[in-house]
Amino acid sequence: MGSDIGDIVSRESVSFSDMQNRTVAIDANNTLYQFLSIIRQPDGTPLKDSGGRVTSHVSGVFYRMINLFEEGIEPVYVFDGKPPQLKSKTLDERRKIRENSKEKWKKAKARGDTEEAYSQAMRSSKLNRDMVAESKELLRLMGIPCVQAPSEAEAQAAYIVENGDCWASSSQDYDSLLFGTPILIRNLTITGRRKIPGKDRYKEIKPEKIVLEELLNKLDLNREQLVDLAILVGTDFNDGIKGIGPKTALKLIKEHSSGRKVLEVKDIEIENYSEIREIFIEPEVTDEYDINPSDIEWDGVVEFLCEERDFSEDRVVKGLDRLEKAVNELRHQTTFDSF
DNA sequence: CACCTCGA
DNA sequence: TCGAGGTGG
Repeated sequence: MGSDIGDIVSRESVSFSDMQNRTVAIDANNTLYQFLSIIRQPDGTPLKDSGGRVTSHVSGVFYRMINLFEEGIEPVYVFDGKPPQLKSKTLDERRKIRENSKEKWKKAKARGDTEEAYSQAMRSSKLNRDMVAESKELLRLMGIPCVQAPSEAEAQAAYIVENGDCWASSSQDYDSLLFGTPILIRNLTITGRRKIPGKDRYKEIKPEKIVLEELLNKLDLNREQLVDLAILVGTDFNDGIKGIGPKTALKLIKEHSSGRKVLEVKDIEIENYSEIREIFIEPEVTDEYDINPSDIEWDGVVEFLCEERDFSEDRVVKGLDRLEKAVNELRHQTTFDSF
């Protein structure tokens, strides 16, 4: 997923108080996919309503949004548009992996290997159109603004942050930095624990912040050079060069000052090099976005979750109580501050 | 993922 | 009171 430059990106952990009263542009498809793959039964079966429709993503959106509001964070969801043509190979590969994992999941489940079943089920998850539409509907009912990107959501989110309309963008991938987001937040989760697959241990997951300018200063690169570096290592739009990881790529870029020069000296060719660079440096984005929250349709949320998706009314009402309190406090503070 | 329960 | 483990849909 995305480009593999994590090794050279210095992260600092960020507390929720640092994010209070701030707007965050969330990479919607990335987040929904995360929910879909993680919110499962121990054997890998996703949550489903009585009609057999998967509801893991819906559950994830509902609870995560309440928690963010309670932390004083205003979310904006940014959805992917049409993927660039150059991504089709990556998307094809992902589809093959999913199909393969689906088989492995069935087999593991059949022989009672729960651990393996869960991990294969995660890999086999596919976010489909209906799931995206359902999530948008719930977000709309919860008053959360949704932005439709013309192409890559991370590019649009970066643009929104650059324009000063959001404080930071949030995604698990580092690509947002290549698209130029001034601030990237990773692991925007509350319960900071994730099971290590195959082991009986848990890993602490904490939100982390990456400031693009600080990163570039530290690496002593400009943004174009960072993009060049990522392309050498590999992105969603090209395979990396064998034997070149982020550290070697960093050294090479510094030595030769540009990716093109590195390719020239090393006599390597990367197909569609200019086009890939352009995707990151001049991404396709739109100015037609609205990040203003709308009124929460309380009854609509209950109807959507309880009547249509079999959520327990108890839980939903409890959640909405928390949401109401959190939103009142957040909006009250905002009004207070503006005087 | 986040919530809830139950046992130490 | 806390945290591991089960459940939600």
